[in-house]
Amino acid sequence: MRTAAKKARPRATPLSRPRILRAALAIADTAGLEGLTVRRLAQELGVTAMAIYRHYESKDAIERSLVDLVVGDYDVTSHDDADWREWICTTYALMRRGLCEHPAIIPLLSKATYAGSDAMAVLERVLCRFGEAGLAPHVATRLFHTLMAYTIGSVTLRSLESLHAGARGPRAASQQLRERRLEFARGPRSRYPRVVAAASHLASHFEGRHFEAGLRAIIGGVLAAPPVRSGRCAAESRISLPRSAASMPVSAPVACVPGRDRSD
Amino acid sequence: MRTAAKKARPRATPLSRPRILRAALAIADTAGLEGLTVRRLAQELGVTAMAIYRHYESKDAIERSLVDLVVGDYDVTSHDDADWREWICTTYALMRRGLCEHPAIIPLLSKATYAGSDAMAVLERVLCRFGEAGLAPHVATRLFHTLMAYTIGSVTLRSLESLHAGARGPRAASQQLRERRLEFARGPRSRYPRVVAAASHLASHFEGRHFEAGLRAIIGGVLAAPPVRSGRCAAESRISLPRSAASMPVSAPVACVPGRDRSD
DNA sequence: GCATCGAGTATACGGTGTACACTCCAGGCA
DNA sequence: TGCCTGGAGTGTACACCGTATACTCGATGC
Repeated sequence: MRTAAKKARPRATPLSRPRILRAALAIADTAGLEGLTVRRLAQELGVTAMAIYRHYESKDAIERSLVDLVVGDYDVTSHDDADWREWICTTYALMRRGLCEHPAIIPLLSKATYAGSDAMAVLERVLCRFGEAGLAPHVATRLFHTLMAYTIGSVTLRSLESLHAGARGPRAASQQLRERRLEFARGPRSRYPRVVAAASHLASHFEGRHFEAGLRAIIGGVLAAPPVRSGRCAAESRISLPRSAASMPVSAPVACVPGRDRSD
Repeated sequence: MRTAAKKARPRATPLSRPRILRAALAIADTAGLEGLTVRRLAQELGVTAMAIYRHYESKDAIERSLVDLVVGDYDVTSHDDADWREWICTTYALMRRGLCEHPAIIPLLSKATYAGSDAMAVLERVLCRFGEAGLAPHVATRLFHTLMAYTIGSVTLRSLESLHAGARGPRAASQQLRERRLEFARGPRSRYPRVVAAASHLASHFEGRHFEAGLRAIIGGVLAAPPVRSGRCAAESRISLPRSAASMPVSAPVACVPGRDRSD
């Protein structure tokens, strides 16, 4: 069986960017981002590692395209005529859904490198829509930023939801990780009962419509908010903060994860 | 000079978790997360790579502690008597500041593994404060989630702000990356003028007080929002989405980053 | 029939996290 | 004072990573 990929090049299904990308996404979905390896990707495609570099200049380029694939590629033009708030909610809900289905690519969002044309096109359409709705540019920018941040942060936080005791799902959850979660969540000895309760509640009740409700709340809040006063910056100027991080030396011993259990 | 660290163990400044952590943060700040290497960390500390494993069981454990250090360690008890909204704003502003000062650790936030005790303590205090303010538990959870998501997303999005043409700063911005940014932003040939304008505006005008204004807008919006109706999930159910990602095959060729410029 | 070209291969290199066995040195105790 | 012990730090080794370089084919144009 499997006459493919040894010496004779069978050319059955030639390599291509979409094929590589699809395989890469599948690997990232099942094995996480650190499981996504050029060699493994090649193996999955029945090909040598270097063959991939015929189509992508680097692994980084593949990851960039992954972001684009997940964040950028869906069709929201089909209800352009809906109320603009609904359109916005739908767009962000789709973005959230894509990220929730492929959580492995979330860490990539924070890299400036990863702004592909597809993702950009979606953002451009959102801003365009704000303009059509008559929002002043600076209000549109503010709303854009707030909704975008909420969406990205919301999917980032899903890792927190899995904190609660009943967290399940084989999504790269090693036994060790599961034990750490349980240590936080289990029973009355948890030092963070409210966090655990909130995580549990979010995990079991936070679905699409809660996210959309959050979007609507933010839209309402931002549109109702007074313009930002220049001048004093309330919070940051009020407290003289003794940050222990950064450039100043760490004075107190840093409390670390629960304890060194290295048996040897 | 430098009699240290060859054969004779000078024991001048013995290794310790805080010392390792501080060095690791410094490396991450200057060289990015991918520049943070056990070997480089050891070198910076004048020590062998394996010496570090006496104090941390793995590199992952170090990264976890880094998150804790940046996100968890600041003192907000000094104004516990302030209005609760102000307290909340200050707390989140400090969190944001820490993350902005050490953007390298942002990708770590989306890993479920990385919930250390210090970070947890801060979250617990926030939820506690919500309770004291008389918020119903489900409202508190919702507000907590929204503010948290906004904060994390806001720092994640800072990479987008650097999109605009004038982006500077040597923060691991390679020449290649800078060129890619310029390609997006420069002049009228940009295909995404609104995104570039918004990024530019955010980069030059979005400071602490705008972030805090966003926090206040969100608090207002969430508190004023109607309870989430169960039943129909508006956006997601309204559209039959032809996602090209995920399990279905990629039909159309995926538009990728601007062009294959592999000269050979 | 032959040159060309491009997709895929083979090999190699430097760098990564970390397992394992070791070498010291400080301290307790005779 | 001298020995013993345990832990901090070293040295070496391994499997794996991304990718540069040089190659080998098979299809294609003349």
